[in-house]
Amino acid sequence: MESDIFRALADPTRRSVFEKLAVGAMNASDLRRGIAISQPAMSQHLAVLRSAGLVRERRDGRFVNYEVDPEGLARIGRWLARYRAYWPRRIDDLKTLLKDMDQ
Amino acid sequence: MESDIFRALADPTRRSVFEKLAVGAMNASDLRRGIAISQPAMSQHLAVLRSAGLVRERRDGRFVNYEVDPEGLARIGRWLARYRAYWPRRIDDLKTLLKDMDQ
DNA sequence: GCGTCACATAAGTCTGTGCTTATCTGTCGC
DNA sequence: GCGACAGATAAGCACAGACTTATGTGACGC
Repeated sequence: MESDIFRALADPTRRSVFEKLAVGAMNASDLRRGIAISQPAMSQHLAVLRSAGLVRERRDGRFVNYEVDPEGLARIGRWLARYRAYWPRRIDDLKTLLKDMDQ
Repeated sequence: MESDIFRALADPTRRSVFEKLAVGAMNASDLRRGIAISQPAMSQHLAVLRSAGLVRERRDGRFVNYEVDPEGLARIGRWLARYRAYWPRRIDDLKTLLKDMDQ
């Protein structure tokens, strides 16, 4: 089910974390910089993103580097592709995206 | 914010309602057929989907026909397009990625 | 070994949300 | 008008989830 993915993305804090990770891999402490959020809260958010398949971790000593997991985005893309009949055709970005998903 | 869209899709009942509407427009009573759900619950789900921009209504006498709103899907598409860099271009690439994750 | 750092987990609290039953609004056939 | 129907709204309840503080786990420098 896609519940876990959509539920993970429903939280604005988690979306902003994901956005940061899309720029480049980071550890949990770096992700907290600039946001007023406790360490356990961040850890819990990352756990939700990870179990949704949107993010994956790469251990590095006592640090844990997080990065975007393309499979999570692919799952959303596959879900979206089911409703391609309703896509507005004039938006070029979406057309390109569709072409990628076809392959 | 995309919170309302993702939150709306996080519920499996609402996703199945949306899926039904993707096949064709229906009124609330038709949507209830085959699902064990009360009339107010369905009405509330439709309100959530509508305020998220995923569905729109077309009044027809005492019936209300619901249909997929393409703008909702477009919003998801635009969000997804921001992370195009992480999209696996081909299924083969996706397979390799998955294998890499296994180490 | 020992203290410190990076992060995860536990337990409790508070808010949000999905359900229920009951009731209201508006439209139809007669 | 009146009863029946389609649907929305109200109020209450139970559970999920996002946060907190406190503690646990494992890796590092000395």
